[in-house]
Amino acid sequence: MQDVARRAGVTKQTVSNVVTGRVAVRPETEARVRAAIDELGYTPNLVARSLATGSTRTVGLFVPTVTTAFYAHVVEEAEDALGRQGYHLLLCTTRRDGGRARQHLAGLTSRSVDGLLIAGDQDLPGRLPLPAGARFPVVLCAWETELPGRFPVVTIDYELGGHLAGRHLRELGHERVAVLAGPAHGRRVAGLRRAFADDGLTVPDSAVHLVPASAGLAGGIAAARAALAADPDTTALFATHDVLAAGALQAARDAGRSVPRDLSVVGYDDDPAGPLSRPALTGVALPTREMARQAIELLLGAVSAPGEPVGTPRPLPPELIVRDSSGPVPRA
Amino acid sequence: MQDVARRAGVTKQTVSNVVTGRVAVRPETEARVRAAIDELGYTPNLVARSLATGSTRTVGLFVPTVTTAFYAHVVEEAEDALGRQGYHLLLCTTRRDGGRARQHLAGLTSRSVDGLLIAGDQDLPGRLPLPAGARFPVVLCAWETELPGRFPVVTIDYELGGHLAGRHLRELGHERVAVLAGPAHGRRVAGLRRAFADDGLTVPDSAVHLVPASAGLAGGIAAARAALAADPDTTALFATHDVLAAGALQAARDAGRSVPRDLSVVGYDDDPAGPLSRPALTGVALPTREMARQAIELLLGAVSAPGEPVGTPRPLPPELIVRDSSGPVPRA
DNA sequence: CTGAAAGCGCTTACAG
DNA sequence: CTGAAAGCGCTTACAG
Repeated sequence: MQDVARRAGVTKQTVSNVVTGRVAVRPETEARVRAAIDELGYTPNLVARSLATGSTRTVGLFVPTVTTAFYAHVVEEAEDALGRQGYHLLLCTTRRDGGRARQHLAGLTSRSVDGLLIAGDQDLPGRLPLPAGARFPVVLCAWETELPGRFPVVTIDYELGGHLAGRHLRELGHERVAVLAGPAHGRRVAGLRRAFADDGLTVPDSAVHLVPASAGLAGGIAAARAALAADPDTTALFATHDVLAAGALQAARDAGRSVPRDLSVVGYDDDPAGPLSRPALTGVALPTREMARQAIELLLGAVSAPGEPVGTPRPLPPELIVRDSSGPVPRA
Repeated sequence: MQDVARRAGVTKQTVSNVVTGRVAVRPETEARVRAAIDELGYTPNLVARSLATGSTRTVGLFVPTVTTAFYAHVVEEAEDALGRQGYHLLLCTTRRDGGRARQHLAGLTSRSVDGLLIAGDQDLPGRLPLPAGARFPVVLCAWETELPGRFPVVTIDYELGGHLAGRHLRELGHERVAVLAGPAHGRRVAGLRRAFADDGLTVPDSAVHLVPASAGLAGGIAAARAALAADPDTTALFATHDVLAAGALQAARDAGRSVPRDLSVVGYDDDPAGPLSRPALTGVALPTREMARQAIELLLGAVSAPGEPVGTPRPLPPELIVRDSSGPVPRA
C-alpha cells in the first residue's frame, strides 16, 4: 500500500480512501491511484483490514456431514449466497461429535468469524456455550427437534411434509401403513399420523420402525423387511428419508411384492436419485437451497445490524412429488 | 491480553511467551498467567497474530462440487487432516467455472491463506495465473488429465484402475465390451484397452460412448441403451464412473437383459451405494481419503518448509472389488 | 527469565 | 479533498 501511495504521489491514507470508497477523492487523484494499483498488482491485505475494522468477511458453517445430498446442497447454496456479498466460508463438519464441534467453535472464535450458521439438529446450542470471546451472531437452520430458542432459526415445516405424504396415501385408499423412521424424525411421523387421524384412523406405534442414523441403505432394507414381516397386510410404506425409501424398494422386490401394484412406497427428502429409481420414487421434496439462502441472508443481516433483533421466519413448506412408487390400495 | 497481563502482574510480552511457548518462563509466573487466562476466558486473537506472523493457519480447498460422494470424501478427509494440525478450511466449490474460481482465488489471496489444495481436473493452474500477491504453496490432487507440471500433485493411478477392470473382464472370457465414458476419463478407458490389447484384442472407438459430465444417471441409461443397440453382441459394459454404471444396470433391466447372466457391468469409483444396488456392483475402488490425507500432508509440509522442493509421490493404486454384476461371458 | 519498543498493513477520526 | 497520528492485538528481536 505504501508502494502504491508513493507511486501515485499520495499518502497511503488516500489509497485507503479510494480502495474503500468511504471518502470521496478527486477524480484525477483516484485515477492515478488506480493506475498505480494495477501496475503494482496490489491486493489489499484483508487480515490487516480485519484487525483494524473487526470484520473478517468470513462466516463459519457447521454441518453434521457433507456426504448426503441434503447437506451438500446446503453447503453449496450457503457458499453462493455468501459469495454474492463478498464473504468466504469456513466449513466445519461436526460428524455429530460434541468434542469436535467445541474445537471448531474455538477455532472460529479466535479467527473472528463474522457469523456462524449451524445446519441440522446438532444438540450444540444447548450443550455448547459459546466461548467468552464469541461476539458474532448465530443462526440455526434445518432444525427439526425442539428449538433451542436462543437463536433465530430458518427451517422447514417437517410436520407438513409428513402430512402431505399421509394425505396422499389416504387419498389412494390406504389404511395400513408402516413407517421407516430415522432418529429425530418425530415431526415427519407426527404429520403422517395427523393425516390418518383426519380420517379417524390411527397409525399404531407397532407400525413405526426406527432405524439408526448410520444404518444407510442396508438399514432401510432391514427395516422394510421387518415391517412387512410384522404386518403382511401393510399396503404402504412411508420412509422418513429417501435412503430408507430406496431400501424399501429393494426389500419389496426381494419379497416379491410389486411396487406400486402390491405396495406403495413414499419417501422424504427429494434425493436427486429418487426420480431415477425404478419405479421412480414418490416423495416429499424439501426447499433445501431456499432455506440455506434465507438462513445466510438472515445471518448477514444480523452481522450488519448488530443490535437489532432478528425475526425467525415461518418454516418453509415442502411439496409432495407424485411419481410411480405410489398407487391405489390393492383390492383385497 | 493486556487485561490478562495486568491481572497476572506481568507485561503482555510475557503473556505472549506463555501462550506461544516460544520462550521459557518461570513456572510460577506461567501458573499466574494461566490462571489469569482462565479467569478472564481469554482467547488469543488469531487475526492479530496472523498479521504479526504472516501465518493464518487456514488453507483453501477448491473442489468442482461437493455433491458427489468422491468430492464429499475429499472434503471431509482434508478437513480432518487439517484439523489435526490446528488448521481450518476455507471451502470453495468452483462448479467448473473459471470466473468463479478466479474470484475465489482473489479472496483466498487477500485473506492470506497458508496454502491451497486444488482437487479435480479444473483446468485452473493453466489458465489461472495466481494473483501477484499469492505467496502460498499450491498442491493438486485427483488429477487425471495432463499435469500442469507447475505444482506437486497427489493423485490416483486411474489407468491402472481401467486395466484392473479390463483384466477382470478378460479373465471372465469377455471379448466384446462397450464403454460408457465420462469426459476427462481417457486414462480409465486406456487402461481397459491395454488389458484387452494384452490378449491381442482391440476395443474399437465405436464401442466407446461418451457421456457429458452433467448427464448423471439419465445419461448412463441413455448411453447404455445406445451401446446395446449399436452392438447387440456386447457381453460387457464398462462404465468410467458409478453413476453411469447404475444407469447401465437399469438400461439392462429395461432391455430385458439379466445381469450378470446375459451382461456383465463393471463400474468405477466405489460409490458407497454400489454394494447395495441389485445386483451389487463390481467396480474399481479408489483410495480417495488416503489421497486427500497425503495431499494435505504434502501441502502442510510445503507450508512449514517454504524454500524446499516437494516431491510428487507416485500415483496411488486403486483396487478392483468383485461383486455380483460381473460374471462369465454367456456361451453363444 | 522479563520488560520496553517497533512493527505487521490496514482504517479511522481529526486537522488543515 | 488530503495529510499526520493513533490504534487494532498480537509477535519479535533486543536489552537488561
